[in-house]
Amino acid sequence: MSVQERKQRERADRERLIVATARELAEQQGWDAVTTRRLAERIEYSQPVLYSHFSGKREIIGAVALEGAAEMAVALRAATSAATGPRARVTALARAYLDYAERNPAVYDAMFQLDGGLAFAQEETPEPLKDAFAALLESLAEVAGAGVDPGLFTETFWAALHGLATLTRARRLPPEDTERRVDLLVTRLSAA
Amino acid sequence: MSVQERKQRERADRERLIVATARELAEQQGWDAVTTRRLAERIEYSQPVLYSHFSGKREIIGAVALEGAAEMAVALRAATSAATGPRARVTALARAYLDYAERNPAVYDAMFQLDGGLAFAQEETPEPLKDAFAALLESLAEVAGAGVDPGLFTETFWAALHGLATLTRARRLPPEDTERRVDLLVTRLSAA
DNA sequence: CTCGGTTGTCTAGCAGTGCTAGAATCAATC
DNA sequence: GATTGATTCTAGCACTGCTAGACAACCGAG
Repeated sequence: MSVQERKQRERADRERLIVATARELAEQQGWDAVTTRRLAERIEYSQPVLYSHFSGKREIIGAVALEGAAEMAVALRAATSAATGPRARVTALARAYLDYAERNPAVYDAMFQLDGGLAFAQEETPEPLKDAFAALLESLAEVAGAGVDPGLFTETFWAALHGLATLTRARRLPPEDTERRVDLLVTRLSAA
Repeated sequence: MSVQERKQRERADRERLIVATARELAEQQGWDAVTTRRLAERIEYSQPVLYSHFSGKREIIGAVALEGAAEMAVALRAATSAATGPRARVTALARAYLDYAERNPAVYDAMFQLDGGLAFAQEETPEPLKDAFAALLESLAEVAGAGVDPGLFTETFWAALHGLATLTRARRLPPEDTERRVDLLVTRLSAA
């Protein structure tokens, strides 16, 4: 038994190595540079090994996305718990969100830009994704305002943040005024 | 002279054909399906012909993006001019924007999602892009509110719309409640 | 301690991609 | 009608994601 256990452990280790390496490579040189060959070389195995863990490149992106979602949920909750008052919490939330997107562009792309084969806003949505959304909702529900569904409000607020994050990073928006845009967004969208 | 003129005209025609075909193919089967080989086959020339018009695939995407920007500007102005009152104009603007994105997903991607090698929010930004932004600003400036820079307000509003458009299309947001999200956005972000 | 069989890994290859050098062909001019 | 110059094509490069089948390493039984 212990032999099989060791093998399973080693396999799990290697799977983590693949995901971590893919993420690292993507952050360093962009997702285009994450080819199965390069990835295989970095983990010091041949390409087919990747396919014994994941069905394809898409699934590797999905794995990075899930890791990122869990991380982001932690970052968001850390930021909001340090703030007092609904309004301050929302500001902290927005900043933390954009901060995470800026610091981890490749992971952010894996989550929301690329196709990682993950289901969103559905029954079969993976737990980390649901939880990241929940982290947003916890603070945003406080400022949704009367008569506005908190879920709907969260979706809308999130979309606005997502737009800022992607347009800024794609150089569609000048990065200097990000702070002021966030303030405007928080001020206007918050009800109370 | 007339011979050269005819040749120039034919060349320009062919260039338009390339852009139109790329766009059509992208809308039908997605940008992944727009390969230089398939594109060449559809215009009934060999691949190298594409490179005598454009420096590469990126520039073809850029050409589609410019075409789309001009179209979108027209669509936005048409929608706003039919509405009376600042608030109604902004609502019409938002709906027209999302409508264009939904009806022309591939063109929308070329503009804001893919790399078309275009400069944004800069001096050397192509005219159609500046004009599309201007079309947004014209209506949004009316509801920016006192003490808020209309340009900054437009950027923020645009980002929110962009977030809704992309997240909805990428199935990150359920499409049913789009209308309600737009209403929420317009109601809260508009000042007056 | 050796052997058979399973498990795991690798080599080699497929069909596709964007892009290009150089051959071939076409057409306008003399 | 021949020549010359522009235009277009054929063929190929280095790369992509992915996979079949050969090969090697290892475990458990005798």
